[in-house]
Amino acid sequence: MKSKAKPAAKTRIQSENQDLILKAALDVFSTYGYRGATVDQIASKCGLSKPNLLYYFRRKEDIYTAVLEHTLTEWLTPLRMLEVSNDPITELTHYIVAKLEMSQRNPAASRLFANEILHGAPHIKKFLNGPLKDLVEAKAAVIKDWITAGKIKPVDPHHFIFSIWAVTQHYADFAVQVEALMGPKLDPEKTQKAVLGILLNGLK
Amino acid sequence: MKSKAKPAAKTRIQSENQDLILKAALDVFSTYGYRGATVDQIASKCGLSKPNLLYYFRRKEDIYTAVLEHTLTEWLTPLRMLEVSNDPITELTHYIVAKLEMSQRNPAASRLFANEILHGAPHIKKFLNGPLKDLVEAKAAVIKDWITAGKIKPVDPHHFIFSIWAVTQHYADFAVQVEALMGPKLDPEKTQKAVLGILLNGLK
DNA sequence: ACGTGTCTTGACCATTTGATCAAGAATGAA
DNA sequence: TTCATTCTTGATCAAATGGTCAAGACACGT
Repeated sequence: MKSKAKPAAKTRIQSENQDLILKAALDVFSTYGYRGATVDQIASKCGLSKPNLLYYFRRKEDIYTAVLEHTLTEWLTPLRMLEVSNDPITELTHYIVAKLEMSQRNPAASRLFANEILHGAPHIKKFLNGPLKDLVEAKAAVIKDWITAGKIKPVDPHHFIFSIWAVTQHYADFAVQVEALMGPKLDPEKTQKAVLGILLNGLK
Repeated sequence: MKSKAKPAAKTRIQSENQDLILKAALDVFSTYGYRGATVDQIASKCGLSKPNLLYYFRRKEDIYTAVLEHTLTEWLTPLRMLEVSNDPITELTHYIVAKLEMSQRNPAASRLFANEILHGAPHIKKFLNGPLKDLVEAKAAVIKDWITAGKIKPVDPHHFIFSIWAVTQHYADFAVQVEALMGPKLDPEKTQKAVLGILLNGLK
């Protein structure tokens, strides 16, 4: 008998399959929502049988929270990179571009969060009130510093951050609508330039 | 036998109950999404039995599309009011304020649409490609006129409209997040002032 | 009060779906 | 190879849920 007590070390097969599952689950949950997604869908999407999937995650909700947490870190990365600097516009431009590119590269993640928050954020309330709030406060302080230093025109830092989120995520969350109204032509570079102008021109 | 052939005139009880149902359904669908909502929930929320509710709307989907269409008109009203005028900033201010107030007064409607579009807009594709597209084109033309007349600085009209939608609806769709980060204090007037500044200062 | 058509509901059905389990197959360290 | 552990799955269950139906309650014009 192995004396593996606590850590429950991962087998090769374990990590491979959990990875498969999380990828498929992100797809399915982001498309159909938590209630709309079925374990069968996820299972067949990653080529596992349903009981096998439930061998790795005992409950549907476990899969969901795993996907959610797995994506949270990545989600915050761009905001973390916002630092005090001599050129706020450059700094904010980087942030907005990063956010926008993330929305375009991984819209499923954006929709997963949108859906979660839209329905009251039952699984990530703690995240919102804890880590996210701390991070936002820190970054709001950075923006406030820029304002008091006279480097940008006055804005409410919190509402400005919300606006950046709203606009950038809009292109992932409402992609269907954007495509319906702009046609599939939608040039990412044009979008980027337009969004940067709209959000930043008021600060100059 | 009454010779009522086509119009299927509405009884008093009919219109009363349909109204009850639509109100309750908006609440339930916007909170839990289409798949997450149950007919039982809607029925008990408006004090009707499930079979009775299904007497007025034979399928769950019928209730959903009814609520959706019932809200579409109201949803477009603010955008329709955007007219050419000598003072674009005033005009846009009115629009943004109207949008923002609608988000605050009827967040359920906003969330209903957000959820529908988030999941691919299966029920309102025609609306997006038809009436909405026409309206957006018309209003984009208005904004373009302002620009060529030199009354506001250049912006991509479509992306600007998207940004207005994104930011204003954010306060309804992501209310949980906003509250978590700002506390329940959130002053609507401050929000309004901040949003107006962020969206319009760049045009002046 | 009468009677027709409208409204309401308890009981019931079929399907979907999350979850379980026992038994068998594959894996990998010795 | 051996064999304990890990992995896989067909069969199955219980609960939730959309929807039906026949029978009865009610509304309302006459």
